[in-house]
Amino acid sequence: MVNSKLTVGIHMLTLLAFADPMPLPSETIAGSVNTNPVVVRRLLALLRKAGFVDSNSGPGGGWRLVRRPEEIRMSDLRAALEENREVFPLHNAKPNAACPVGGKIQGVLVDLYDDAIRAVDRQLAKTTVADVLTSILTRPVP
Amino acid sequence: MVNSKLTVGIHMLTLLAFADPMPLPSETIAGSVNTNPVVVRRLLALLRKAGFVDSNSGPGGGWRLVRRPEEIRMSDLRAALEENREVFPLHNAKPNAACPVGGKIQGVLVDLYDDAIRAVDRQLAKTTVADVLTSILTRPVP
DNA sequence: CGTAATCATAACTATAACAGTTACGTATCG
DNA sequence: CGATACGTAACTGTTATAGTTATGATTACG
Repeated sequence: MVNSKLTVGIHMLTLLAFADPMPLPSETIAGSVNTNPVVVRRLLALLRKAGFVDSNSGPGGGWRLVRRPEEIRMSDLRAALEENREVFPLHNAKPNAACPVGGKIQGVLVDLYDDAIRAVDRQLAKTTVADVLTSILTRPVP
Repeated sequence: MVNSKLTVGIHMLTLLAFADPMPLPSETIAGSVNTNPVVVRRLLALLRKAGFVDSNSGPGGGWRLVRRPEEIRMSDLRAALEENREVFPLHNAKPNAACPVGGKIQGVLVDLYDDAIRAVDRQLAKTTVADVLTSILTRPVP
């Protein structure tokens, strides 16, 4: 059980695109994802901060997309949901600066990891929420 | 403090390449990484299983590379160290199969994530332990 | 042989991120 | 007003990783 945020984020936005323009309450979304409404609200709050969704209180309220599904790329979601978490974390404790390797390794790793993350995001940017929804709607029942 | 395995793995193998052909005890490696010798041995045991290093007991023993640094790619290390861990995990609980989205999303995500991981590995495969060591040795002191 | 260096590994504790849950307050519709 | 829904704090549960301690097995070498 670790870090299914991207999975749940994609799931939720795909569901909202499917329901669009009807708003969905977090209870309904949680029913599809199979989790707790509070978890849904927490994650959607991050996606609202990133400008993908909005919410309304009261009867008939709930969550809806505020950007077109074709404009929401998977790389955007990754960035919005990972927040402060590093994809490839460095050392927990600063390595030994007196060691020829320990003293410089982090600088090298930062460059290496930057390139790797750019590669992921280039790939993820090729798919949008609209693409995911289309895949689902055209996919044969298994 | 989460999953610095790849960082530590790269650090250790670079150090072994630097010291090559002299074997280094886990105590020494731990001193450079700034962690505990047992942590070092645990990770190096994974890399031994993957065929990158070997170890010897007794005085003058320790760890050494058994493959040329030019032949050890960062993507190999990622694969050897992540083991069973998923880079992009799916849902914790199976999503609602009765929902049009919930019933098919995982199939779509598996494809999406496969492509993303391949993209990371393609990028990481461009760098070897030898490259990292060269970067360190030629890098100006900060 | 004995001793010191070194690995192998089990067992335990500690930490942090994430997930799940409960609870209560606020907003809004009708 | 009452029902529906969000907002969020606070707490608990779970897991992966990291760190630590301890014990046993190897091995080099005098």
